Amino acid sequence: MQQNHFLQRTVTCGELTHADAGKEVVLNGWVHNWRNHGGIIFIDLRDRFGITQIVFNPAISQELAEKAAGLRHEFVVSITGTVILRPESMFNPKMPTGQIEITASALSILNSAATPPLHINDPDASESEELRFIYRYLDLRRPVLQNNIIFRHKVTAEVRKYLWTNNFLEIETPILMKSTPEGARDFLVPSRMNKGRFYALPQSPQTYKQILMVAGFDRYFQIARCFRDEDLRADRQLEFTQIDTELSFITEEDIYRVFEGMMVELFKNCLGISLSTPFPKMSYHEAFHTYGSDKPDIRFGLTIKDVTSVFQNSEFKVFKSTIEANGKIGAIAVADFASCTRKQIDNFTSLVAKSGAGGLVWLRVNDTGVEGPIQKFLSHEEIARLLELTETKSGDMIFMVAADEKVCFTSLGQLRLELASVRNLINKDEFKFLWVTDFPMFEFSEEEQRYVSVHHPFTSPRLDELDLFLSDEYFKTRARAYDLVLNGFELGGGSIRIHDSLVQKRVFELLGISELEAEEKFGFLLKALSFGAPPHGGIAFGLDRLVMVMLKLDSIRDTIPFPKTTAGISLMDNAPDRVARKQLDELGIQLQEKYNS
RNA sequence: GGACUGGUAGUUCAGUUGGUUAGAACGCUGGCCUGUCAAGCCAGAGGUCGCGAGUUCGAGCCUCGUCCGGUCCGCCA
Repeated sequence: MQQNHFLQRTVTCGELTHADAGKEVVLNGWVHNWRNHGGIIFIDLRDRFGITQIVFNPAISQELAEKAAGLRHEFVVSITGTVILRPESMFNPKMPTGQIEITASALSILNSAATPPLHINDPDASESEELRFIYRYLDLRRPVLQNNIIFRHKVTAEVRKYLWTNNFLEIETPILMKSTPEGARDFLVPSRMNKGRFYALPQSPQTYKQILMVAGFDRYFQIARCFRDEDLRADRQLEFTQIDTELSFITEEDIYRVFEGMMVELFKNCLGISLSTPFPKMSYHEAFHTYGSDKPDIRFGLTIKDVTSVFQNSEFKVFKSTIEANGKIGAIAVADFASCTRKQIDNFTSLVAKSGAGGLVWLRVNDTGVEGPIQKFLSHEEIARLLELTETKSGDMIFMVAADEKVCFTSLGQLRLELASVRNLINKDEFKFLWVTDFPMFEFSEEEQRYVSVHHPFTSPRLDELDLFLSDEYFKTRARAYDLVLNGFELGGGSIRIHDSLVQKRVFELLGISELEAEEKFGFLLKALSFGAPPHGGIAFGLDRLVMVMLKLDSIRDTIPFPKTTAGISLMDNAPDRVARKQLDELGIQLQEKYNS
């Protein structure tokens, strides 16, 4: 039976130092580890604040030592004792509290614990994520994971502090909202009172925050939960948290300044790192053609060179047919990598194949020119120009992909990341921010056979391209959109919005959304924009991902207390789950036969 | 929807060419041990080899299916 009354702690397990020697204290916590020497017994007592060593000495109390001998991992105890300065030879330099220990005078066991299925006290333990999810409450006891969650709290607190002091109002928006076309698949919530109708969970509070600007709140932010019913990844969960913002009477420059300032504060106060501003900017076009990505990692070089022009009259069939089909040939040069093995090349080849490339051409640079399987198809002039464009020297390695433009650069972009990791070119202690700007407004969707928004349909076209926007070549228009990229991760993105209902209508029209549908789905926004909407824009940052990058973690699951598996399942509580027939009846919902078992 | 990868003791893993009783470490239980901090020493318990078929005299190992974890592609305005 549990005890109703216990001695409450006077101090935590992380705060005692040599200055506290001699004090009488009470500590509450978990048995992190125990060491029984037959006589003397040591207990490492843990709470969120740290670990303190407790000593039970039979010379002081035989009875107490016998009781302590029964303590096991993860028992919950209350311990009374005296803070003792350890002799210097017994200091533990690995522990912040390693100069002191507690000589116990009383012990009360508040709760026992079953043998834990995880090695909570082993920082190097590597239980499967499956097991860690099932016993998430135990996993979360680990100092490492606990620090991630505490760090996330700090980031959130610093974000609030910064935005509050910069005139932002923290405002909540609905979780139950209207389903809108465009973008990710919505999570739907059936309405009992309005059978046959559904709410959607927000993919982002986009329309609400714009309407808050129309309403005159000027600057808004929200630590907002967002939901997207799409497949998961190491850096994507079904629900995630955005630092969502919107500002009135601003331009891109204000966004850059305000949020560079936010990052400076976050990195200073959470990591003790000072960032220098302004962050560099790069157009989407440059990012794509030199890094093969819209979120380039600029901590290292290995840039992609467009070498199509070199092979304009090539005898090599693959290059010739690619150029005839209006494709591109891109190259990456790797310094001093002529030692590259056949096996590595095979790996690189299958890597670019994943992005759709038909093959990977490679050439070793030597004193007389190049060597490789396709060298015999290349003229002296082509080789000379290639070496010049790629700025290579003897001992270097050149990789090339010939394909349509998108495949060519994206596959080389993937290869670039792999090469950086193989060649160990990434300084993991570096944080390199980058604004990517000048995204196109539209891109053609093969699947839907129409143009779709690159960012979202509320993004303003560039003012200097309004003529283009209104012309037949509207699809070439660039958007007033921007992404903040850090070390190859998209931390956030946003845009200056359309605040003119006529421009907004034109976008819907170009996206193939009929006037009727636009009215039905977005009529409320169009109407709002017609009542004197201020120029406005905003940006949203992925909090989970930000924390992940700041802590150099491999997955956002380690920044989230209760994440879901790649199948979208919460293993601890088994959500989603079947529901009672009665619940479905109340909603007017019937399952398809095959899902009834 | 697809590709790859993993699933063996409570946990992390090993398990040869298909062959006797499936091993190790940590944890757990018991014993010894008065200064450890990954304590040490001795002993013991602990297995539906994810699940289901199949091949075979014989399957942890081979084949097929299936479930689960993970990585990636598609998807993610």
